[in-house]
Amino acid sequence: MQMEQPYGEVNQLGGVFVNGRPLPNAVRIRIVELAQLGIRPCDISRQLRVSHGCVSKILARYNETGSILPGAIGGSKPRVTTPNVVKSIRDYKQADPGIFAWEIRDRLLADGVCDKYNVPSVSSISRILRNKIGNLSQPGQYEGAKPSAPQLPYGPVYPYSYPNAVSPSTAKLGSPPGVAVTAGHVGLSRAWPSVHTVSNILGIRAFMEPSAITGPEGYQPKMEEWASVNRAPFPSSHGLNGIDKSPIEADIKYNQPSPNLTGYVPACAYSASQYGVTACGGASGTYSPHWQSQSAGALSHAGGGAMGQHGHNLHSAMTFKRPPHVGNRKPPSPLSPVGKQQQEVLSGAPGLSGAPTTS
DNA sequence: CTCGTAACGGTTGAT
DNA sequence: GTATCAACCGTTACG
Repeated sequence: MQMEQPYGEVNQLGGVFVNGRPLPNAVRIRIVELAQLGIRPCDISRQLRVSHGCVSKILARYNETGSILPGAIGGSKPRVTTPNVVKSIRDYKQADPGIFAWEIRDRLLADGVCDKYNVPSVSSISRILRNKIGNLSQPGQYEGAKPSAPQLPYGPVYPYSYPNAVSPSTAKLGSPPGVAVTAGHVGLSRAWPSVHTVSNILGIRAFMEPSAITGPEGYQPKMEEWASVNRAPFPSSHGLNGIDKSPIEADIKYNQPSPNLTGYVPACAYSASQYGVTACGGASGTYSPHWQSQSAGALSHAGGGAMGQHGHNLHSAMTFKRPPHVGNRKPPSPLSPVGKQQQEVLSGAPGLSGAPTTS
């Protein structure tokens, strides 16, 4: 726990990662972006130095849910036996003391108290009957138990209300973009410049974060939270994919045109820088103490600061972590049309490509 | 060579 | 305040 989660480890591809923790949001976004550009997962894996297993997983999830964000880590399950559910069970039991647990279960579904995703198991209902409703006469004192998530439909609907989320969140995560991207419509945008394209977001991020980031106290909302937050919208309300993606896709597409690509390059650059930093960091020591914030930091230099002073620093970082050894990273697929294209894309990112090729 | 997936060791957060 | 537990993480290795 004291895990300052310092440096993280290096995977077989030379990428830096923190075991047990999600990849930086920026990287996740990049994975999706690159995939959208038609770059193959294996190439994305190599370029970003993220295991193909991870790329596969992230893309699969994205295709499935439209979200690029990691799932909520830790904590207990939403807990289906909410006060409301317990109350209903009690009512059913009262109305019909001889009712079976499975019947209660059916009724919960029929009455819309629960849906198939959060309906308690028969055994749970039995337990509730036993433990909490042993004596019907006793009104449940159980009401107010769970303030949050009273009976969330799918779990995703977390009532989270970030108080001052805005600055902190943005600052801390450095990854909110993902949120914005995927769940722009949610409400999160509260502080967010609204949906905006990925690139924009990234760009924005670059600008915003620095300040925000620097400021934040230390605690971070954590990506997972965000995830949950933005996740909410997907499943239920709007069409997942359609809507979710649209923001992103649209953006990407928008960028797709070569020219645009360059435009969105900054994002790449920064993310790259982030990586570079982490990677190179080893040497420099800059590392990424907390990749999240760090990344933000990096990014801040890159984007926000226009890298002024840090420029050089960045450059060094930019080396894109091309490992010393690795002679020539497979000149990007010799031919695969895609390869070429992708290469451009990648290389498009200033900084990024530069280094690699050299080495 | 690619890519999906299980195993693995890890972190997190609610209970 | 500490332990458990169950969720997720990314990497690795296998197929």
